[in-house]
Amino acid sequence: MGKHRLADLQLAIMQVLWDRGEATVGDVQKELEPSRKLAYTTVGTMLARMEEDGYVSHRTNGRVNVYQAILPREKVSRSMVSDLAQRLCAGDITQLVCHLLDECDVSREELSALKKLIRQKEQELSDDK
Amino acid sequence: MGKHRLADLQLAIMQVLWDRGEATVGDVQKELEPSRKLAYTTVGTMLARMEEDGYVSHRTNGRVNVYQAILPREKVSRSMVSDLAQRLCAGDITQLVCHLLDECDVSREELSALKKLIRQKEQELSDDK
DNA sequence: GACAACCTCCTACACGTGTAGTAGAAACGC
DNA sequence: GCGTTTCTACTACACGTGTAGGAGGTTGTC
Repeated sequence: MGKHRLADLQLAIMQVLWDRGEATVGDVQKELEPSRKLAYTTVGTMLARMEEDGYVSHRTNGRVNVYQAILPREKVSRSMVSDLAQRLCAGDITQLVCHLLDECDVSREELSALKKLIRQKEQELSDDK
Repeated sequence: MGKHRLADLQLAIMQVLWDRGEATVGDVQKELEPSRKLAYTTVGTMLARMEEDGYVSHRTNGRVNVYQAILPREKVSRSMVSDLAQRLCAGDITQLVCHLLDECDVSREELSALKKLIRQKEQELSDDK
């Protein structure tokens, strides 16, 4: 259970990589453009740092660096969610979901999906033990 | 919907204040002791900064400062959870809960509680509309 | 072949955070 | 009354993050 606590921009960049599989600096910059106006070099700097930290790797295609995520999305998501649960309500998941449901307004469909999810989990519990 | 993104230590300190209502620097330090060994002054510095930022306020009791949270716990919790939901899975709550259930191992009781919560939400949806 | 476009790499800098030392005042112990 | 403790306030510093500029190389265009 490594703690993968990615910073804001880092996470945003990872999202792009996860979505695309691979991406160049330009790709990332363009994809982030709508929400954040960043200089080309800013994205480049970030990717370089993230490579140092072992979050991404790159291969060279001609003179262009093509980056790829190393950390799996699932791992990061899970780790960040459970980390927040810890810090926010001492791991009390019920409370966390409660906040979630209160803050974002959930649709009826999402509620159904959630119910299904819980039923699944209950099933798993029965099977394991 | 102000963004209240508290840093790690700040959040930990807020927890103490929320739990106790009021606390001195010493109180906070002692309470944090088990998990983090911090110098007395470290906690003091943090509280001072948090006061500047408007997260907490203090009254003076003799020569001792007694601090109190200004931000309400609920507001911060909700804002941080929904913030993460945004950044992590574009607000897809179902997915977030999914990660949560996968990572932390939930008990049967928690699952029941969750189901109840969802039923409640469904009720609310019916009422409002 | 010269100029513009484009890319990487290195450097820089401000700001927040975590961490704590020191100075100076107040209070306590005897 | 004087040393010891105990607070607060101020200062300091390293590290991560967000942000970007400049140098220098490659490529594509006319």
